[in-house]
Amino acid sequence: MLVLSFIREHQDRVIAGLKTRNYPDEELAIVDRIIALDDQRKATQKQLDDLLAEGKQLSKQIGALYKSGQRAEGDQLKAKVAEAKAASGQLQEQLQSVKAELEQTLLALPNVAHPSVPAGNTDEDNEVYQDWTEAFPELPASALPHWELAKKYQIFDLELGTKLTGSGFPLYRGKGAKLQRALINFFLDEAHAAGYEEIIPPHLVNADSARGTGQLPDKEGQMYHVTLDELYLIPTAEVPITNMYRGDILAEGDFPIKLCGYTPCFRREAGSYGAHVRGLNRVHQFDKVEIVQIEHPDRSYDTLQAMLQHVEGLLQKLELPYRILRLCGGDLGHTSALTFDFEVYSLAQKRWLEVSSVSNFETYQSNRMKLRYRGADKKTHLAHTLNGSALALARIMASLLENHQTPEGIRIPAALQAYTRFELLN
RNA sequence: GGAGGAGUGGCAGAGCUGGUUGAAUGCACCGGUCUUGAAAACCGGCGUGCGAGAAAUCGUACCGGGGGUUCGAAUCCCUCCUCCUCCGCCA
Repeated sequence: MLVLSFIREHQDRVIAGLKTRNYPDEELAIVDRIIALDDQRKATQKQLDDLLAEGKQLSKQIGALYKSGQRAEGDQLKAKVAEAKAASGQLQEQLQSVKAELEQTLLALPNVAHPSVPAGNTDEDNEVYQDWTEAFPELPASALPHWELAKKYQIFDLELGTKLTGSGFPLYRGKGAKLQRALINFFLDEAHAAGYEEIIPPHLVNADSARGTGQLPDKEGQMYHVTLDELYLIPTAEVPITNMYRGDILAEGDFPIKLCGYTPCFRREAGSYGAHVRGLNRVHQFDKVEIVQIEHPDRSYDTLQAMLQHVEGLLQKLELPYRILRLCGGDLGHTSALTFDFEVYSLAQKRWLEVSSVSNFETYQSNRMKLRYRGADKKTHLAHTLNGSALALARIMASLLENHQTPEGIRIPAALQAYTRFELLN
């Protein structure tokens, strides 16, 4: 959610940001509508406050009159208060409905795209920011996609997952389960070495948390919803971890707050079927280590760079060829100002797989969750929030299997061997 | 799951037989006096949001959340949430 005063002062930037996101001209009026609603809100608030002040004064007078035994005079004043009360009740309703509409409109307004965000509509328009292809493997013509390798080496079983739960819930077994666990520990240790505190958060969150990071209302249908208890299964550790600071006022010295956490992630992924989602390419439950930072606004873009480097280091140690994309306006998430996606090339599938998304949300999330800090000026300001996958397991597993396959089995990269305790998965 | 108790400012803790209490007091914190410096002592300040104002400041809302009673509620009523104690169940 954008800050109202920012929208008022920088309408041009807000509109430019919408254009980067390919908003049609007729929808740009949303900015004017928001300002009009806010004007209305302010005027109503003023009227209401004045009326309440009047009623409050009268009530005090009545109290004083009663105390001094002038009951009759006090009772006379009651009629006047009743009038003011009726009027204020109406205003209160007005105010509430204006606020509700304003809130709803404001939620519909996406974050202002960073100036570096390229124009474009689809993922085809994303800009290749950087790539690392040293690790491109030479694969024999007989190279198999990961779902075939999984069968060959008993790494994971999708049919069993379907039997137990439904499609898209993989079951890992044997060395596959060990590899999964090794990757999680490797990622956590790397994050720890980079100064991130490890968190094990709850895997279900309440609606306030889901709203804080922007899953509600924007992505309501994408989360699993436990209606009996009004809870949501987390789609990413970003949700509980960032919300740890919801409503807090930090000191400037608290920055940077660096947190990481492993959790399973649950996503309904409604409506996505077909060849491109085979195997582990898109599943309803996958494991991920997430890194989250809460930063001073002056430093958040440096921090974003540092997070990119961290993720790069992981992929290099796993010896996987990757590229970094700067998402274009059309592909940029609603809440993000700037996002870099990491994709790993899978030779066996002959396609890039998204394995990480690193974003700066600036104040968009912190405004929703009222995450502030006290500046040198003693006033409160919104902090910046950032997060990134470091890394998402299912697709890393897929590309690891495919890119490191040999006739003898799957070669485990050196950095990972200390965790798997085996060099070859066969 | 059952019975009882409780949720007040950064913390501790009054108020809870309704009336100028945004809220005593202590601690913490910030500024000042004193001091070579520090401590102590003393003086002053010290919540958040919204609105009005150039500003000083003023208005308004907030004492777990929501609703109600009343001219007026931190104080009374309803409801939900959370915590504590006891009982039950249990990895």
